[in-house]
Amino acid sequence: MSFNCRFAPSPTGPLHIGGVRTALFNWLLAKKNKGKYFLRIEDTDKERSKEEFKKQIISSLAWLGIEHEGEEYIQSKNISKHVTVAEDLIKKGFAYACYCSEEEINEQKEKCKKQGIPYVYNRKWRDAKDLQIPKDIQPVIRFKSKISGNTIIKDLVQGERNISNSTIEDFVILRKDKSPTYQLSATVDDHEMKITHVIRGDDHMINSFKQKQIYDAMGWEVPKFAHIPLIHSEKGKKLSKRDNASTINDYIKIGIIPEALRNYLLRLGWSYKDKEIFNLKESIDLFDFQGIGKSPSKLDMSRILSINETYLKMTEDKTLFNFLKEYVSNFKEPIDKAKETILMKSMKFLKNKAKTLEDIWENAQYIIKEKIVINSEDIKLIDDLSKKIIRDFVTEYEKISSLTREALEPVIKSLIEKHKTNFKGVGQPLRIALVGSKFGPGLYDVILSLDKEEVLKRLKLII
RNA sequence: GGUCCCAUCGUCUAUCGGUUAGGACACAUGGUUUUCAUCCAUGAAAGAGGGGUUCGAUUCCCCUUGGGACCGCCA
Repeated sequence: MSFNCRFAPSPTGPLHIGGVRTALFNWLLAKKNKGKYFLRIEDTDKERSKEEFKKQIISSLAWLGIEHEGEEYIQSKNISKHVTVAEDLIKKGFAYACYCSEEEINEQKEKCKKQGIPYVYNRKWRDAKDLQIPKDIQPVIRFKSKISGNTIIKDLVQGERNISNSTIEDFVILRKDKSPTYQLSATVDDHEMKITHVIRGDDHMINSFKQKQIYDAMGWEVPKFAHIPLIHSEKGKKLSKRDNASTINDYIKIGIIPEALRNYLLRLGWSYKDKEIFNLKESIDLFDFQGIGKSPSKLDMSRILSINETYLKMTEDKTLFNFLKEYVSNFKEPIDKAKETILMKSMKFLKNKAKTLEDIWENAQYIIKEKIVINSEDIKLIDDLSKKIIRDFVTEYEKISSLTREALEPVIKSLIEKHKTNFKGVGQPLRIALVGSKFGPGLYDVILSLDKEEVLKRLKLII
């Protein structure tokens, strides 16, 4: 059996994390089922659709490694086809022109509101042969929705869903300017693209009932539906663009790496036994509809950070360094070429104390910055004894021909003995002089990561 | 308000009638360490409430409560 699915965002704002997850689920399922995953840009809202958002959506997905089959499908290019289908529906008696003015509709809505009953279009023009057609009104085309009976959708995630047809109104498929609405366009395109599985957010449930009627009316094969629960913000509401940290860019900005976000999103609302970390292959092999939960899940920043931390540690130094380079070039000041070699070598220990690329960058400031700034609290810790220790260290350090940890250890040890102190007594002043803070990477890592002249320069500066 | 849906630690979740209700994140405590971290160990932490069904319910059914989605000539 073939498996074609799609992700169909509208370019009316930056893609948020919920959309990304929907795309991920689609993509994973396509891979697993050896099917195809398409990207369709639903830009039929001319007012709000923006080219920049389209680009942002595509680049966000690419960043995560979600690649669609072929070119992205631009919905607006297929409008004439949508209109043809609408005309076809009219011919077949499944749609009709509605000449209600906007005022008339609004009046109805007001009236319903006052009476406290739900507004449903009153189907005035559904079978209105003897009604006088107003000359000054451009009609909309409405779909002749079923009045009685029930519609059942066997949802791959939600299970069997049953709705009374009477609750679905005669929805508009062509606006007064003859442009198609979402319900029509999406259905026609899904059919034309031979989509077999429509996997989308739970908020589309009702649309599936409407769209199924269009499929049936046209005599088209109805695809399988899967409605995945939405992601909620920390406030417990459907995620919106206004929630902070909801767009992909918010995560890229703080230095989350793609693999980590992919893993986080995968496990948000889906699970496989007790497994938490899934590499790409495992995600594809193990992902399925069955493991998707039915209730919405909340975004948890500390979890994202934790998974990112895990991935940072698992990532090879070279790869991680490239991530860092890309990150820095996008969000921070450029790094001196000469420092890059040192940074590359330092990845192996820098990654052990960071949750994000930004953390790595911050912890690497002592390498990146030409001049280190010692904060005023820490400078106080450099007393006369400290200076004496640093001086002694300099003397010994200068003598070392090949700088290794093995060569440094005896030096430090002898200083501890000589000054009757402990590691901290020796280590802290050195770290402050070299890093500018009493916090930082391991002392040996620090000393070995910097050039010999740089170490001497910094140490001499303080004594 | 109407329609539909959901309900296990704070969070993500496991359990597909019988478990000391498991794991992960976060949190707390202790240990290792070279500071901060890491790492290791330990701990606290959950079946919303009420009825059924059953020998036995977190699990199946109903009600209540709580939460959510939808209700556009937006998608």
